[in-house]
Amino acid sequence: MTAAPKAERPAVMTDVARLAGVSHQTVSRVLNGSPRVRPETRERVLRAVDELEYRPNAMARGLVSRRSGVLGVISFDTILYGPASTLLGIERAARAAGYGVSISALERVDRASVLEAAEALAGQGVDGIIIIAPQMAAAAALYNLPKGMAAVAVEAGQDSGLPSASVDQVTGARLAVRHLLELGHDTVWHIAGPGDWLEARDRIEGWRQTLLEAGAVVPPMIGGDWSARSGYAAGAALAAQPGVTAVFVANDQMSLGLLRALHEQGIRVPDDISIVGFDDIPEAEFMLPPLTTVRQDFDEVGRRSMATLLRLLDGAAGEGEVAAQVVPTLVLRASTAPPRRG
Amino acid sequence: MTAAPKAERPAVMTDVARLAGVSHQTVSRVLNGSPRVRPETRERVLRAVDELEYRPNAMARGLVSRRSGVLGVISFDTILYGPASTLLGIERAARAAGYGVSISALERVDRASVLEAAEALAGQGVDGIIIIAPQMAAAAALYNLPKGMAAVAVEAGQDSGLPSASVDQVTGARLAVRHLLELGHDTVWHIAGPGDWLEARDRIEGWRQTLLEAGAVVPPMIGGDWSARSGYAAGAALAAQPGVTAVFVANDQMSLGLLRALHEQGIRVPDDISIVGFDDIPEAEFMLPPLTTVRQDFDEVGRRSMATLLRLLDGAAGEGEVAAQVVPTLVLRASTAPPRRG
DNA sequence: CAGCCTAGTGTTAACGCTCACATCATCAGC
DNA sequence: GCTGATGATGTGAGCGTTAACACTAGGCTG
Repeated sequence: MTAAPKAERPAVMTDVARLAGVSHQTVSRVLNGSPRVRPETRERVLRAVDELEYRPNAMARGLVSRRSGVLGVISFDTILYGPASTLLGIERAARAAGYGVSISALERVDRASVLEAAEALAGQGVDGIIIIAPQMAAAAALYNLPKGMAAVAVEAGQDSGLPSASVDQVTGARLAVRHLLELGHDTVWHIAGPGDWLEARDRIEGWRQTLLEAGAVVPPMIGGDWSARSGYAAGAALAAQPGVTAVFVANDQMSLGLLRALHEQGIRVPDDISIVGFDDIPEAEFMLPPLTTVRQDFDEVGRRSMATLLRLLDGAAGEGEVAAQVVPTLVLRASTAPPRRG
Repeated sequence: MTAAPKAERPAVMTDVARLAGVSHQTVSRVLNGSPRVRPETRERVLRAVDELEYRPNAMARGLVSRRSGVLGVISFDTILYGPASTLLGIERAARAAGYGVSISALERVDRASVLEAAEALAGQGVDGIIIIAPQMAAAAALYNLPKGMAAVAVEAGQDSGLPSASVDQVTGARLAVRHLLELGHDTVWHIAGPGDWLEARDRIEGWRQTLLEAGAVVPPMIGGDWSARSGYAAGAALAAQPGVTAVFVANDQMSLGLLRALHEQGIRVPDDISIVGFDDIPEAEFMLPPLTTVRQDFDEVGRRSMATLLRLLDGAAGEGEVAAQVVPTLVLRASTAPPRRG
């Protein structure tokens, strides 16, 4: 018979074994690539597998092997370019390593939510967890994760107690600020991200350090929340300040808002004010003017955190192991220029 | 003893049973909320669960109950605003229903990739699958899904053979075009999405229909690929055409590129040309000028597809059941105005 | 040619849970 | 006070797989 029998009940290993005329264990060996099977037998088993459209039962396999082959990812704000890219990078790396990825998107980021998500994932039977924890609150929750659960943090700072992978935000900020200083600007203003985000803090830190090292005045920092709207609001504040010639904005969305605000005020970029953003979202190249920005390799972060988690799962425990940080790069476009000397 | 014993091996149900002085079955009953347990006994069991930090083994439970409590989502381009939002909506709805979500992000969209992803998810033991299939190729693959697997398609068109949920793209396009016609424009040009995307096709369809109904000339369609870059390129083409006063762009990113191209050509928006986008990405409000666009409720789509899948899982099979389409709305901003009569 | 290794295969016992059923009080009803 | 329903619990049998070990047949060693 060529046609597969209409399966009222999905085939199990024993069915395959019977059809192939072997024991279920031999089927198992074939499926798991054991070398101890005669090629001819293997062939027969595979044919049976095919004919019955047999698919191994993940639960049964997981029950005895104690591994589900699924990893959990806890993240927040997955609509934002950064988190979405990181998530994608992780998923890719996981798939390449033969793992599935189960996600848990947080609505709010606080200790309780993070722990709840981790519990839920653990209850699903994931083998390990990657937590994208760019906020202080999320990072703080990492200490209370279910014990015995392999976990890696992304963008969680050094002191989370977990192995982690991240982008070197401080260096990124330095790149941006140094570029502006080298163009001849006396100092650089900063529109920052929300204070509870570690990335925002690090960028502030890099900005301040670079300014101080250059002996430049450190202007008051302007707060934002990553949104274009907050960048727009910051623009209004900046326009009111005399003598502003250069601004380092903590992300590209806020840069977009700032660009609009300045445009409305009749302030030209880069003629009157130079702007450097952060992230290099796909739209950055098509803003008015095209935005000079700092590019983060999210994919690489995903890949590294995955690699670290896999190492953990392989038993090579590395308490507090910190992978080398991914170094961002400056992408030069048209939003920066030397200051006009009046 | 108050402290939890240092668990060398995670506690199992029998451990809890022993500590509580009951049988493992009673523990199971408590955990599954059976009413047939004396409150006092329940209390004792819960205390034991707590003390041992017992967490039910998902595999064992799934093996016998034949349900994993995890749903799979196949998607593509999760960095784009639309897919990312849909994914988030699905995840939210799934969590609300007590399900976990396992994702599979496609690198390429073709029949083989979709099937491979579905197989992988099935192999992970998911209870059902939601496929975000806005492309023809993906939709075509839906016919060959593993049989017996509950599946729902999102944005897959009517004829995928699967129950589906989607946004009424045709109506969305009509909204945009009618708005421009009502402003007094003689006709409306269209920058379309990639031809293999169903959403792109439907928007073209809505655009053409509305034009024809109004007795307006249907200008040649301009092709794009969703990216700001392609919008920019289209802008160059448009600028070369005399008499263009209104453009309906198939998404907001392309609108951004178009905006830049027009700006560079000295063409003012909306004074010289009116533009309507599609999606209402968060940045739309902060473009130059703020973009009038069509808003899609991705969250609602996620919620509906989830609801449909849950209905399927509950056995209420609805072959080819199509949920009512989500109707998009027009968001008026500053990129449209009546044409200047010269 | 006894003894032993090895390749190839089968047998049996878990894994941790839920389901079906058995058990055993308790209490209403006559 | 005996029967039978009902509530509360325990017992045993799987679920479909992998791990551990047992077994057989042949080829090699000495």
